[in-house]
Amino acid sequence: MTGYDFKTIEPKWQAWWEEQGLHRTGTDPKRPKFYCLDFFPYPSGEGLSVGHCRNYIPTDLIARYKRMRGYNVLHPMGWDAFGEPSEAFAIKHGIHPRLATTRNTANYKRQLRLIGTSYDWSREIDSSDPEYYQWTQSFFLLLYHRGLAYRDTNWQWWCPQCQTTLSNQEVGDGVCWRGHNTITKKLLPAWFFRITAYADRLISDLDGIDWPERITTMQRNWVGRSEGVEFDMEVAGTNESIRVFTTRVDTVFGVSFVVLAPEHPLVDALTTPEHRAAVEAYRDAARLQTDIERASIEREQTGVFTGAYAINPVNGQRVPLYLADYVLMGYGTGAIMAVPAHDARDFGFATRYGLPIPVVIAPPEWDGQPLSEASTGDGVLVNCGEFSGLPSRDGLERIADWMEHRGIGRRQVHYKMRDWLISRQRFWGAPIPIVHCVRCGMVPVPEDELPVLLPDRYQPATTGRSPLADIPEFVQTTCPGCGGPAERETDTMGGFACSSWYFLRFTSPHEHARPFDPEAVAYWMPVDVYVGGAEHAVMHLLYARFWMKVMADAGLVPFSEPFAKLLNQGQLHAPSGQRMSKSRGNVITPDSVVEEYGADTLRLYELFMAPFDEDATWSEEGINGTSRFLNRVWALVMKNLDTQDADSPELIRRRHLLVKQVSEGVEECRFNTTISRFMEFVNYVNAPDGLDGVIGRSTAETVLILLAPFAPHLTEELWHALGHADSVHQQGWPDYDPALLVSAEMTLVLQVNGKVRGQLTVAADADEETIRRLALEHERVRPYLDGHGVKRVVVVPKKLVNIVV
RNA sequence: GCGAGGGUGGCGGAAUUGGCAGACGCGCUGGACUUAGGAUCCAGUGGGGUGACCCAUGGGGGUUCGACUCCCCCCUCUCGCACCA
Repeated sequence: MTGYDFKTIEPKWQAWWEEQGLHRTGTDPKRPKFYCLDFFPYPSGEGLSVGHCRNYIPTDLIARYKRMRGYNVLHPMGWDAFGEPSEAFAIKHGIHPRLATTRNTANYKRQLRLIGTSYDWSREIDSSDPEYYQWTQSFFLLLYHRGLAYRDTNWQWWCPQCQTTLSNQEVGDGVCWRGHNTITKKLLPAWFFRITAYADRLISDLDGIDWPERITTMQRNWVGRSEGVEFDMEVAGTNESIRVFTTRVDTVFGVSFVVLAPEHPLVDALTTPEHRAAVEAYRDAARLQTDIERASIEREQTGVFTGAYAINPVNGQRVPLYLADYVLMGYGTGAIMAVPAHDARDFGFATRYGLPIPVVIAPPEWDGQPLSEASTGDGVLVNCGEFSGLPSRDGLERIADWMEHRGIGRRQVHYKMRDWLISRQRFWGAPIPIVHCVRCGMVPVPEDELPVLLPDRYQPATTGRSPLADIPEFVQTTCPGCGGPAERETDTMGGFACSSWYFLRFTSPHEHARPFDPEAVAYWMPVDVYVGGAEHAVMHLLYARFWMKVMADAGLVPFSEPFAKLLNQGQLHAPSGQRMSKSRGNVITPDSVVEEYGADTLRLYELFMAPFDEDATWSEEGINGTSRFLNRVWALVMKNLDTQDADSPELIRRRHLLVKQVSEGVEECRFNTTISRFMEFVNYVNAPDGLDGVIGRSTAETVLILLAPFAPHLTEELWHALGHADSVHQQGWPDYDPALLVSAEMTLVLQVNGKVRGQLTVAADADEETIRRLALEHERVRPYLDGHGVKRVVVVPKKLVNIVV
């Protein structure tokens, strides 16, 4: 393998940059700031794959580019170091999770350096460091004191493989967010953050940020705001009533039964003795079902009659009360009014159990016959008393007004989103700073007693409770309120708490007495470009936004949206097309690629293989192209170390064009086509019947400066080979002269009836009449005109001439 | 089912406001240099005829002098969400 000696030059310049402190960042109010951030990585034991690099290479390129553009750039890196895999590893090997974490972060850092990233390592942070999690605990208290953290006993999703509880948001399709599919439910006390209190702002503030539409759409859907009417239905013969929520109050006259979720708290009280056995059997069966089964839309609706009847308050009608698992306790009020004529699920249920299906919204062209399926669209109200005859949209508002006026019901908003379950029954997380006192109850740990430190001793859990519960020296404490004996909360916080504020810590990572320096936060925040995978579209990005709004409300930060611009890189698949994973044995590491091709080739290939935001597949052969290109750049510059400046006007024009293309390409994250532009330029220069690889010094320097953010080591070596003692990365970004981009001639395409027949080269300033004349006289065009009258000649400036005959 | 984004050579992918389809790269073919080549360089490379012509951007219509691009219908792939009342 011939070519430049990347094995020598890459480590050499990495060490030099470090020594020079080239990437250190300080606050500098005189310069415009630019905060370029990666998603907070969890340092797994497997280390980085080339797939992860698809995140870190583009952000590094952007950071380097912005520095050369004169920005004061903050480009930090740190570790989301708490988490289940480190704890699992610790259990397996009987060591403290700290050891696994330290080893893993060191490996990540080594790999990130290996690929030539320009992080300011003086700002490195670690969420499992007490210096850090002290403040995570402090923000827990902030939420607690603002009424946004609370403890509740509830049925929790439980993943036996992770040995931990999961929030609703971490459970999808009956599968936990790490992919385990054996989750069940457990009744446990747990801590929650009241993110639902910010539901509306989490939706409305999306309008002010520059994020991919698919992500904002997912967040809107996740919050799932829906407006409707809530009202109570009395249960006949009892003092109880059932509260229901509907978004279609226009159909309220069509209620033919009422359905409770199996978990509804009033089930026991309402069920009549003769139905009790059936109801309990149904309820037990529903609980045992997995979410997948219960959520399947293919399935028929099932249910069981309670023996009780509810009264429809709008017309006094008595309707039967059922239990059915298609109604969820977690949404709305856990009870619905069922209108089979106008809801597909209610229709299925009514059909199965022989319940009436009265039509109250006449669909357009309805013939008065019974419906064969639910009619869920608009129509005209019928059989609705005084409201009959109204269009359903109007009817909805009028009935809602009427119910509010009469005190029957009221307008209400519900959200799909649930509060954020923060408790984990795990060791390796930030302890929740609460003390349980027999006398005082739950008492928050005072700020000045933080951090609540994790014990140095680690032992695996024996009970399914947090391992901390088995460590007496951790548990036993005194009550901050009364000084009496008390026990510490043993739940720790899930990792999403740590990642909800880390970007603030980077602005001033060495503060001891406070989480961050407010001036540094004011200077650096918000993050200007935030890059990471789309898989965090909902959880992390929603939680972090929530925390910033809370902090903004508390006056701690002067903004409420932390990430001004968000970008999602595409996934990188293994050559087989599958996802890269250790279990498939198809992981390609940056280590092996750097060993064979060097870091600059790896960087360039990852940028070149596909558009930044689209999925791509690693190709063992494809990388040869970028490797060859860099070798050509090397040879080109080395060949011209002593060439005098004698660039032709055309070369100068192309150089200016390259500056324009690269500048715009980087600004718009079109890295793959930008690299093509470099290749075209080098091909032009190397053409054997053209310049044959001879360029002047200023051209060589310009190319190196432009290429520096892409291939930082190679360009630095060549920059020094040209005799410079400073760094290529400290050069200013070149400008281009738009006047020089224009060439003296232009080539137009000649078409006859829209088909290409020839080309015409004319002076760039030729007028339309001249062009028209030359086109009609053109030897390749004339044969097509013979015997036909020219109907029309379309002249498009600088593009083409189309002759219609 | 709903929402979003895609379908262009053997492959990855290019094509400002509609204006030479296939830039750039991989691979492949032939050649040069070589003891050797998985190195490097040169030439070629959508398909068909193999003349100067025709056909081609998932399929079918439409608008236009001109459509990968705009409009309508259909097929298909990927990713989200999904008994949400």
